[in-house]
Amino acid sequence: MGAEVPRVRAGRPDPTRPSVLHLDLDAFFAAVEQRDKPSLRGKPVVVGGPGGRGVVATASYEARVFGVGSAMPTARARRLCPNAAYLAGRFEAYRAVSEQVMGLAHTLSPLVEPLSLDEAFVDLSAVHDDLDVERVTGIAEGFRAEVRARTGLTVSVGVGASKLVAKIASDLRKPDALVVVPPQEQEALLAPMSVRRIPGVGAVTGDRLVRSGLRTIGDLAAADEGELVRMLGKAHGSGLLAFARGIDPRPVVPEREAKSVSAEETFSTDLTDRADLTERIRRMADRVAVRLGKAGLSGRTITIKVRRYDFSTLNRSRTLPHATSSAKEVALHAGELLDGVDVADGVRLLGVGVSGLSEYSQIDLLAEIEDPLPPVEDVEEPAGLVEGGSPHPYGPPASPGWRPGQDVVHAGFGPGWVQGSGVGRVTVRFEGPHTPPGRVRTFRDDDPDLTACGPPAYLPGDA
DNA sequence: TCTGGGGTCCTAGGACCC
DNA sequence: TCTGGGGTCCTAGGACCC
Repeated sequence: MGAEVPRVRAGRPDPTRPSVLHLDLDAFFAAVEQRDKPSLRGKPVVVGGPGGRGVVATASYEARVFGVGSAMPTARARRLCPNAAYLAGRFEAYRAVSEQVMGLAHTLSPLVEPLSLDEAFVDLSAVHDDLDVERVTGIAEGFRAEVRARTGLTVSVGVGASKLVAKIASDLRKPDALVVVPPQEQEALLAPMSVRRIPGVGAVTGDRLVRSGLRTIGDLAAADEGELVRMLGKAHGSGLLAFARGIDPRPVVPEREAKSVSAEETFSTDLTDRADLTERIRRMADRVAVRLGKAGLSGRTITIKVRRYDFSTLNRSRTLPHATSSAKEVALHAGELLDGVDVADGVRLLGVGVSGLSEYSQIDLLAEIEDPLPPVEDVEEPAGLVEGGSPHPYGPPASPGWRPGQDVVHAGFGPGWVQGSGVGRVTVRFEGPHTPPGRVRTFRDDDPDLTACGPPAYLPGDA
């Protein structure tokens, strides 16, 4: 713990030194669940949308054996692995662990660029100028041990001379692995790999390349630039060629500014009622406005997204002469945009977004003063919008609404988590990160002794 | 098998201006 | 009277990422 202030040198990585580190927490959401729920350790766990239209966010390695993977419809996962625990996800808990890990990354270097809750790049050259494979291996192993000790989770790490190589490397021997790629071995490592390993080459681009006879990164490196640009466009074509040749000058950039804020929802069944859709738009506009407000941002462009019954998706947008973060104003424009869309055949998903962001403007502050009250529409909850006779037309009911995996506490039995619910009952397993696997008990789903709570504390050194 | 929710970046065409 | 090129802004769509 030296007292010297580290010298920060942001910029393009030195292609001759392994100075870029990519960290990737293993099966992150599922791993946090197994950590906090002892009865699930060593068992298949699937985190994702549990409903009929949900998809898998993360599957534990035990579930992957059955063929369950990310982005797969949950319905299919259930067929492949009926005995897995299917959990809705606890983002509050994931966010807390993520912040902890990003904090540990900051002890390596101030140049940390998070990509998501479970991934980040770190530029080590900001604090070390004599990096070689040996030194960087020590640094990375120290970091991995620290993450495990403090959070109980394993993290895979890749190190290379660029973001591209670091990212590919971290994926190579997952889980719980460190892969350091010496710059002079980089070309030989990349050449035989599938083009699909390159971040940015997805299903469509991958197929296009393979159909042109470009199967490996080596094939791509030898390709003609003009041909690639014709096939994939200017930016993508020349960018991929550079990547394939090991050229990636992208710097590690901490603190990137948000470009848009949005909310969207897929309905459990398609909606056709315009008044109903307008009400949903209003609620999503509220959520977006709250998040804009918290971030001190406002934006000029309002966008709606409509996914139809057949999964075709369209966007409609409108740019205002001024920036706004007012829920009312966002809802107004979003509603007018929706008026121009045919919804008769059924809407599967609806979304509202704001882009063209800037720091909170004076106009918004004035608007806030003139109109400080929450939307008046709350007063006139129209009875005519109730669908299917449900008393809760606009979302899950407030009181039962137990979600699988949710943290709860019972007045008599203490802390636990919801294992399942339905037909007026809720099943709770009473255990926590530092207890042995716990017992299950069933309650009425409106039992006043049972309340939702925040994630359990994880105490380092106890695992 | 039937496809979430939150984003980023790129492309292309048309309007408009100089 | 008819032809131009460049730049910027806006809208729409699409690929991709975790």
